[in-house]
Amino acid sequence: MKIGKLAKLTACTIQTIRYYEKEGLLDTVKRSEGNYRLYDSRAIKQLMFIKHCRSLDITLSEIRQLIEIRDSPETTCNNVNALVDRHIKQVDLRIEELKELKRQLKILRRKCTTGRVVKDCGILLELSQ
Amino acid sequence: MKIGKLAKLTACTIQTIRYYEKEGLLDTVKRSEGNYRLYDSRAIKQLMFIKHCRSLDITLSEIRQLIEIRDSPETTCNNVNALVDRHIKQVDLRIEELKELKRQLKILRRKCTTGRVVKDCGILLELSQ
DNA sequence: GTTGACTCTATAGTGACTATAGACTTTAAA
DNA sequence: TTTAAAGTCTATAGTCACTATAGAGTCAAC
Ligand SMILES: [Zn+2]
Ligand SMILES: [Zn+2]
Ligand SMILES: [Zn+2]
Ligand SMILES: [Zn+2]
Repeated sequence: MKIGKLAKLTACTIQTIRYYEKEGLLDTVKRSEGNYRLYDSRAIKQLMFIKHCRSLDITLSEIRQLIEIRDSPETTCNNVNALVDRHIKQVDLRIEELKELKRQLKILRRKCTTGRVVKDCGILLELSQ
Repeated sequence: MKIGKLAKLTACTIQTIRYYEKEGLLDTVKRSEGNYRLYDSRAIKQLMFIKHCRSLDITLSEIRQLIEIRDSPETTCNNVNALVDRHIKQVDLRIEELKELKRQLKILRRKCTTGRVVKDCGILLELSQ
């Protein structure tokens, strides 16, 4: 299978696949005579793993760690749990930050009522302080 | 006042100040004989305006728009309101996305209990599907 | 044999900074 | 007065996870 088919099967772009290879997340595969990458089902699995992680906003660096962990099948998976826990905490923190941000923006929004003129605008006034 | 003092007064880094100038958000100021930038209170105001906007996650491009609007003091400020409204909507959307992400991560987390071994780890198993 | 679809590498761009390198200027102490 | 330290200058590269080109090569069908 060439890169175009892999891209369609996994709903990744071709550039992204090549990027993951360059970043060491996908194994390098053998090439055809014309230097085309040739993939098999193993590549599909690897790529879907990455996609699944990315859909959960797990960074490429974290994915690299997960791959490394996965390749030591006899060790405990405590560090997997730790990674996911850390990730959940970060998401939670970001949600709280954004909630506060929204609160601030709503306060700002209330400073102006429609139809005013720029020089009297409460929003611009507030932002200038 | 030289750039170092402005940086301290506004709690910006020197690089960021120069970056904002390069991006056209801060006026270019006159220089000393030794080519040092010389600022006055006007620069403090401009910089605090930018900082205030940035603390609300308003992009540099949006700040440029706000500056442009502010410089036409007799027009209506409807577009200021529109910009803030748009911004609030985006933040809201992002919060919802992150909440869903957190939900997914928690489901994932439950797939594993501590003390297991990598090859039986429910999290890695789930991510591989 | 030529068109068109596909793939290759290498490079630059995104946003909002941050971090250097290497040179110059100014201020303070010895 | 010399010299060391601190401050500033420009230019350039790095961050993250892609995305988008340019220009060249490969392959299949007509
Ligand atoms: Zn994470
Ligand atoms: Zn207004
Ligand atoms: Zn916005
Ligand atoms: Zn586990």
